[in-house]
Amino acid sequence: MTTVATLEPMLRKLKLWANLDDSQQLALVSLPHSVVMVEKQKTFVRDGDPVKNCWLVLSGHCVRFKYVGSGGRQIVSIHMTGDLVDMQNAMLGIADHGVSTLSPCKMAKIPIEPLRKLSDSDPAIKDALWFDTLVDASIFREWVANVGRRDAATRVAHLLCEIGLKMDAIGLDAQNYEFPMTQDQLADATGLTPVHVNRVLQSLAEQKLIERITPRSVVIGDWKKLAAAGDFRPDYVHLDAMKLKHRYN
Amino acid sequence: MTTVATLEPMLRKLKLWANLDDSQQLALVSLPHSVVMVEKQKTFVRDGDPVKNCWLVLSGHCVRFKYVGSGGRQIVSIHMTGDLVDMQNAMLGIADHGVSTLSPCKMAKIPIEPLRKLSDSDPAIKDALWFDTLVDASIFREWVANVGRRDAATRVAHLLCEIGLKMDAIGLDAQNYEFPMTQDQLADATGLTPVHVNRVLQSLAEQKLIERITPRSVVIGDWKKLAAAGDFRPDYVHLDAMKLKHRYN
DNA sequence: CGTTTGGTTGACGAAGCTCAAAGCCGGTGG
DNA sequence: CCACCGGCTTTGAGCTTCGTCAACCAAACG
Repeated sequence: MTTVATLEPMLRKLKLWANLDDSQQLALVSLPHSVVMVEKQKTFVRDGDPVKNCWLVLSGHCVRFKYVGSGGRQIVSIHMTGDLVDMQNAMLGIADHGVSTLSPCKMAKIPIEPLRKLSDSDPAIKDALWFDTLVDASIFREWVANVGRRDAATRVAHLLCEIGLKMDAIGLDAQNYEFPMTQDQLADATGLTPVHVNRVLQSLAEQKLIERITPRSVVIGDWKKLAAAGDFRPDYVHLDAMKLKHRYN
Repeated sequence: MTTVATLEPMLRKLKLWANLDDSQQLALVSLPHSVVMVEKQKTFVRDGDPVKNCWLVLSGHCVRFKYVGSGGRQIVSIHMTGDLVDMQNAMLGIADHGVSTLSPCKMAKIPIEPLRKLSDSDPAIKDALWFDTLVDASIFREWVANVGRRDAATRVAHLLCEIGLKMDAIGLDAQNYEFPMTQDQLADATGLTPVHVNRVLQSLAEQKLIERITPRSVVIGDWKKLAAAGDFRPDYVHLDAMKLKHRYN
């Protein structure tokens, strides 16, 4: 292969979860695909759409969400470099939720059929993909608990921790990051209103758990304290990022 | 086989989702297992436990749940006959949530290793199991939206619809059922307090959406109205129970 | 029968929502 | 280079939904 392995970011998590040898890794990154730039705040998969592709985030941040009857929007997960979004939709054949970008995103669009064939032909690859969806499910469970049983401040702190952990896992600076979400979006992810999110962020800053140089930047002052305030225990993310654990425990 | 196929209830959903021929079905119901009676309100899998078994509900109702730091409990899913609970825990190797019975349950305890081997040896079986976990994930997403973005009455109505649909799918009378949950448990599933659940149930009864002959029995007066009140669209359960759809659409 | 478990009620309080206005900042076009 | 515009954030006042606390009740159970 002379081409750069565009799909390489996909391997990071899959390798964590299954033993993939070189040829298996090569098969994965050699999947047919096209690269698409998607502008910020753009919905590119809609609830009800038939699904023919699986999307891999190459850069930027995107979210999955559902609308409820009253018009409210609930973000159900947040994704960044290396995440396969929409494999769930893809395997089920029809989208039961939407996918939007937060920031401008570079996405790889992988047709589902070759992916399916590859996973059918190689049990280890199928295991890796299955595992990926299992971890997604684990994160959903935590989110149900987060929006169902934690108060506003804890909820927001928990989300900040999860985002920080994921950013760290892909090598971004988790201590001092330009925050990818507006307060509107934070509200949709936590089941709160934007106004209340605003007040919660101020309160977290007053407690020195985060610093806010600009409205959108988040500097995590003290990981342990923020994790404690957010009732955050990182196990459910199943990253086994040992180097991170000391921050929380 | 002279023995009764104890594990048969497992096949109902798996057959919906993958083409399993007779030999594959036989292989599944022939998995080694033991049958265990579990008394009501008993936690038999705990967060943090190493997982060596996968549990199949043969009769009764059980739930998966998580505790949060403040002591609150959040139920994240409800299960009944034919549901494989804990396969997610099992595949990930360590429980990230607990499992409890609501009513007295007859459970089949299936050691994970033979199940893993079977699914490794037969791609169609692995697909069926994968699909089962994908549908679980779809239901989790809906729950995130439910507790995050719906008001108390809508939330409770939505849950009643989901339970009714699932009961119907296994051949129980969904119109008139002895309700499997206490108001405490309903509260833990909807992210509300038991007191408020009580008032919501009364209000639903006043609106003639449900009838309450005894505190625990629920008669659904008008499916379409309850589904409308609960913002319930059954697609996310992925049962393809066509015969049920007319009730909601 | 007492005891337990779950359901019901009322009074009160608080977390979070609504609505509306104003401020801030970066981008754009004159 | 400046004025304007749109998207996002911030603030305040008032209000609603839901939670808390505490008592009482009813059926089930041993």
